[in-house]
Amino acid sequence: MINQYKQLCTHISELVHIDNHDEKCISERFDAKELRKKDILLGQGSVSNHMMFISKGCLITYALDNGVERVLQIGIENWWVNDLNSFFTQTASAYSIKAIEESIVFQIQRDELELLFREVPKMERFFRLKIQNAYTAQQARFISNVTETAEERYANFRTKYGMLEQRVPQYMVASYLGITPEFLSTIRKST
Amino acid sequence: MINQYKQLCTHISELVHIDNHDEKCISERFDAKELRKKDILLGQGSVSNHMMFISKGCLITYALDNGVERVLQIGIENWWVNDLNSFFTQTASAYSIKAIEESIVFQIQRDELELLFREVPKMERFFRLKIQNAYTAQQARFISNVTETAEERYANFRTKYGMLEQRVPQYMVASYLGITPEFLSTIRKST
DNA sequence: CGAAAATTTGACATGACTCAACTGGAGTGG
DNA sequence: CCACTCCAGTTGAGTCATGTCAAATTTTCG
Repeated sequence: MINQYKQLCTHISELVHIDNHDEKCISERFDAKELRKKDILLGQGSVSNHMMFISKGCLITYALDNGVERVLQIGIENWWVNDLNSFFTQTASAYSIKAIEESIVFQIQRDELELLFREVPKMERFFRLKIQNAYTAQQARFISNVTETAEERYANFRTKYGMLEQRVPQYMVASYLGITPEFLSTIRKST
Repeated sequence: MINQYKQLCTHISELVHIDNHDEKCISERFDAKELRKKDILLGQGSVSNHMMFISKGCLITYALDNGVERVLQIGIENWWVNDLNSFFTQTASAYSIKAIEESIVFQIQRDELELLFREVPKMERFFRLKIQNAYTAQQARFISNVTETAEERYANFRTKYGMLEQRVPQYMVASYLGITPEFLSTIRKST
């Protein structure tokens, strides 16, 4: 039987070296889950019990604020998604995560992850690096939101994530950029 | 001789359990540095070589954007400061870090930190947790910047970091909140 | 005390939002 | 396969939050 988690192992090996034994340990502890469009992977208010890796498809992380979706992250293949705070402190999630395409995610449960950390200590490092990168990216995004105008941010988004524009409805991109869909529309026209 | 790094060890022990031997390893690898007001600990464009812990005083992390300081973080006793991206990838720092009071920081060099990770693997976990918390805090701050008005953000800042207002000039608080000093001034008046 | 830095004030400008109406697909069911 | 609905996107008018600039005032500190 072939290992459907090869993709995950390849992804991990981009940051830390892992051998066959490690790959086996990793593959054993994850399981796959299929999602249809609009399926909710994690609901705001519930507790996150899994670390989730997108094998295929597209998911968004958002907070509901007075009925308005505030998109925090747009994730595609080879991205991790989660509310880390909820996951690690076992508190109510501040965000929801939902599929906007048919998707497949690989997920690992909390205690399984702890076991994996013992078996393959490099995984601890792997996640530190991942989180670190996410953190610095988030910092950069924060600064750019203060520093740049919406038009500039949209231009940057296109150069960086242009391929996403076909997959994600425009109003979600607007929300991701922190502006209203109407305003994104006028920006697009004027360009 | 007493151990001046006791404060640091106590801080670490809030997240991971460490024994006497661990404390000794930690204390040996850090060293202390005194800073006067306005001293630059890390300059934008240079490479960060240390992980830095504030033992005493107050430092700000900021990016220079067209001559304007954009304050990303305000740190006091028991906070860590750094440009993580610069530190871990050995690239030019996007931020500067400077003391705005007489301060003392405990710092550890990159390779010393790697050695410490080997000696005391829990430190890897400690930093993962730290970075994780910083990341989720940054996410929350991002959302609040999009969701809330400047007045609300200022009110939140006061309840959360009220004690900082005596130590930090108002224009830095304004920058931290992502607004102009003039506007913060009018907010303060109207409240 | 005096100079430089921080804060306040006010007039004016503008980026971005709100609301409401309109357009144009993409299903869906009869 | 048409009619209908629904949702995404567009457009425009009016408004508001926040920025800009410049001057006046207060505070800090050598």
